[in-house]
Amino acid sequence: MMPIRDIHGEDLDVRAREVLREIVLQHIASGEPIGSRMLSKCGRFSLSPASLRNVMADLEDLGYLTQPHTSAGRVPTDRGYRFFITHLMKSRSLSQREREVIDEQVGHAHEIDDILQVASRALSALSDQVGVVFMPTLLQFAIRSMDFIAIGDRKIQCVIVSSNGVVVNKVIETRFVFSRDELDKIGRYITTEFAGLTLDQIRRRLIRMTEQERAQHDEMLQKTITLGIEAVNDVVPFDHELYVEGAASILNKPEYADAAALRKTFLALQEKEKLVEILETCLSGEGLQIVIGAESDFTRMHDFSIVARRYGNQSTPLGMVGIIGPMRMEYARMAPLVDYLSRALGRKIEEEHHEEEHES
Amino acid sequence: MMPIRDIHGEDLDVRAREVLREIVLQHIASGEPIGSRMLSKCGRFSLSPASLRNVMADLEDLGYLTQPHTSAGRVPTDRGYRFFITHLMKSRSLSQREREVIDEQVGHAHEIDDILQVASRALSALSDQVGVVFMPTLLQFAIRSMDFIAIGDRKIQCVIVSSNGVVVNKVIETRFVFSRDELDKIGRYITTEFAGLTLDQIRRRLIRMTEQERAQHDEMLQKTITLGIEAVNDVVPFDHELYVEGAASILNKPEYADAAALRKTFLALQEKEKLVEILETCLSGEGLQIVIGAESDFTRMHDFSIVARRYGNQSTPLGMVGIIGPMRMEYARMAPLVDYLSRALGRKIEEEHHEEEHES
DNA sequence: CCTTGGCACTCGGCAGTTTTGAGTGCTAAA
DNA sequence: TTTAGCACTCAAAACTGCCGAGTGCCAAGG
Repeated sequence: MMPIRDIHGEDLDVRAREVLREIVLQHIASGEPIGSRMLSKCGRFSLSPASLRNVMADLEDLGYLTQPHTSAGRVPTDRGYRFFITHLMKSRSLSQREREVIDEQVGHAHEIDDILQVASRALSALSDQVGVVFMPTLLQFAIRSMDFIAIGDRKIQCVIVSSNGVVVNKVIETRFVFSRDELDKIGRYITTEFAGLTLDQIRRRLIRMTEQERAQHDEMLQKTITLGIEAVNDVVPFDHELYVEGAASILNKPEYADAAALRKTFLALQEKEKLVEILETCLSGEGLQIVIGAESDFTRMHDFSIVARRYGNQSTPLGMVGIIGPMRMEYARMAPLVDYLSRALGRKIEEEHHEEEHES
Repeated sequence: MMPIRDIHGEDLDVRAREVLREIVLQHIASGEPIGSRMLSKCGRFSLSPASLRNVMADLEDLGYLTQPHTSAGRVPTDRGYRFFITHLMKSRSLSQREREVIDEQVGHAHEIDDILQVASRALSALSDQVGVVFMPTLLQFAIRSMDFIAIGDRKIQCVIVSSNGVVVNKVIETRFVFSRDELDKIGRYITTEFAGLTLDQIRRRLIRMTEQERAQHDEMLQKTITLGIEAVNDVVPFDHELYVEGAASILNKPEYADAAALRKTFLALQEKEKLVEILETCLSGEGLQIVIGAESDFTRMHDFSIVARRYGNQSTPLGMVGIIGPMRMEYARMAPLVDYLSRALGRKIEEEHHEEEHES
């Protein structure tokens, strides 16, 4: 046999590839470890169990397979899955029904919150995994309007609408008391003056204006600046809203049969910050992102995999949509699912956005 | 032995009471069925197992105890718990630490959403059960202000502030396009005209005004009415916000060791409508409400118990706060916990509310 | 040189049996 | 009225043997 190097895992024997492929597929389907005998009997190879054992032993040496205990079959490692996904997998295309469900569900919603919520639900339902949809910080988007409403004497709710239609409500407490007229004026001023800029740009301008104001001693201007800065600050932690749907679905999975593993996984899902973190790292990547088990700290901790994709167009990435599930999942089905949904989502949001633009 | 009648469960033998009490306590502590031998050995009775057996047999006949299977010890029935709670339980007063946690947590939050969220978290953490905080519909409360903000061309966000400081944001779609000036005017009009009324009253007035408008053909008035009605309609389903926290805690409980029971319970918690329903029935009651297992349909379904209490003062009940847990829970600790938290919550909200009133 | 059959060995899971222990009810004696 | 004793029940734990799937290694065969 040709020596097997493992630089980039690129050059496995053709036969070894086929074997690995088959093992992964069978293991995904059954959840059980796969043995040589079973593999031989499945008919795709005209090899005896003994020969397959040799191949499997090699694959194990290379770290693509492992056995849970001696005298059990082999299961893929995360490395095995990774190789499978990048080189061996043929994505199943979506069924008519799946496409319909997505289109219909997403089509019915209009508010952006609803859209994302519905999307995560649909994703969860179709994948029978945990569906996640994530909208990243507003910081990078242009602002269309800002308004201020008194909801208490020193409490003001600021409503920020971004150019992509996202609405953020933020409550701020102020030192001054603002009258309704003042708030209205300030809102108009900021909106007309700063529409089209990002929050960050707005903040910088406001800060620059501070000096200007000192010279003029314009009380109104001062109030505007204070309020504006207050409103623009710290929008970050609030609005990376994360929609997690279908957590109960993991209760079905055989790999979470015992309560301990289940508990661990559940707690992991509670840690939204962590989820956001890992999704954010995916956000930078183009196209479909798959993170398997030990490939990242968080997923290793909990034996997860994540299949995710950015949605929104290149110029304005809007967020991430993805699936969280056990390492053993039907990647061939999940991949096109996430892919399709992310595109549908991007299209939908753009559409809604456009509609508005048009009508005005 | 004196004959034991069971009218209102009021007249059990003193000894029988003591035995029941001990059984409930021990069972709560251990989760295991309690046998005569164990009971005799615990030292609180100078009776032999045989005598205790007699007492226990009686208690079983009366429906306070039951045995999971012959030759196991006895377990309290829901009726047994009920008797325990109403007649036998000595509430443990809260520890210093518990009080501190509650005060501090609740003290730090200011927005009403935060307060409720934090409260349910604290409750869950301290009780190690599922903590629930529920804010009922706004319908019954007076409105302080209503404002309208354009967030799209035919999308308007309506911000309703009630007199108790609750803020509701509602997005409505309209047939007309409203200008900023119009929205501002309408907001002012409605606020000045209708402040102090409940949503229901406002709706009725608006409807009455429809006729008036017909006569006058005042376009502005017409717009105001349409928008107003739209805003006031269907606030109901949105804002009985329910904060459920600590669902993961049930994963620890031995009674949910097997995955099936666990799954059932989890799904039950998903059914927020049902939860709301049962909490609403508790809402009518004064003081601490405890619902045990079979005492209501929903709890029977899932072998829950609920310990809940209304918060807010008599004149303006604000909502419910409570704990959901297995029938076997430390009622003696949960009761004062819920009690204290509900009071803290009521006080806090009133305070925040007052503060505002004061400053104006 | 690769493939294959054979062989010895390992180990988890299953079924059946036994043992143990906690608990009960009943009865008769104190 | 209490208690000790006895016979009985039953679930859970422990022990048993056994089967089967799987492995590694070796030596024979194409």
